[in-house]
Amino acid sequence: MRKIKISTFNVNSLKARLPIVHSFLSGGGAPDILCFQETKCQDEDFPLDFFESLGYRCSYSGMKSYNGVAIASRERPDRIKAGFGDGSDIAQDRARILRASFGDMDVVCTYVPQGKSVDSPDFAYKKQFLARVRALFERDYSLQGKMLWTGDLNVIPTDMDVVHPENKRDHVCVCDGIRAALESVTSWGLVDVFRKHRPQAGEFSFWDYRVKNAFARNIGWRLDHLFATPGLERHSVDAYVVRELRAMERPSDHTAVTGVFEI
DNA sequence: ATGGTCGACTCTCGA
Repeated sequence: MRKIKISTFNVNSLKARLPIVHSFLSGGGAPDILCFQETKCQDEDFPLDFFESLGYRCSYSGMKSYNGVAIASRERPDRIKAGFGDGSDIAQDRARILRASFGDMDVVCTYVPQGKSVDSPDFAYKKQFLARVRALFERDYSLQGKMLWTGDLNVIPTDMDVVHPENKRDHVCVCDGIRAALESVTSWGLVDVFRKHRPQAGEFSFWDYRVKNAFARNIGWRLDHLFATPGLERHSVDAYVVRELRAMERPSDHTAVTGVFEI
């Protein structure tokens, strides 16, 4: 039996957040696997040496200015794939989904499109993206196996997951349509392992820069998730929000969320 | 409590 920590962190520019990532990966709570979203970093500029000096491997798939995903890990992954590989990948898909295999465990890191507004083409892309995630799971994974779907999913699963949901019924991360789209993925049989361990209200992973003192007042959103297959969920022993990263200098608007597994 | 900031990049867009 060994303890494995897996974290997800929307960094909102990896380069701007190197001091925070350094602190996270060199500290006591350092994860074994760290999934990044919004690296905003082209592959040719990726700071691979930074991770290697901290004892981590890193795989990445980015683009200029927007999006970008990466997976840092103490162990070398057996396989890495960017995009869905479903025959309809466009450039930004490859900067939004990155999958890694470590032995019999699989990690799927996604930066789900935000969607802009419910009447935007971006929102249609968001719903289609989630439908493709479901199809991918059915195609490449099994509920008996150990698979973690993590990342910035840009969906508030329930009214507990945001402050004043009643004011946000038309929001692209809150509306019934997007909750149904998330549910159509998780209904495959996935378990929210964060909620399994943290059932209480007030647990968030994002605080808007534009809301005055949002973090101090805990006016937040739970957008960053850990969904596990039953085959992995039975090994999950803890999950928590890493609030320290949001309290540092020049923080991302998100912070990391960590799941702990005994395998 | 998405007007109000932040980051990337040419100054405006995306979140």
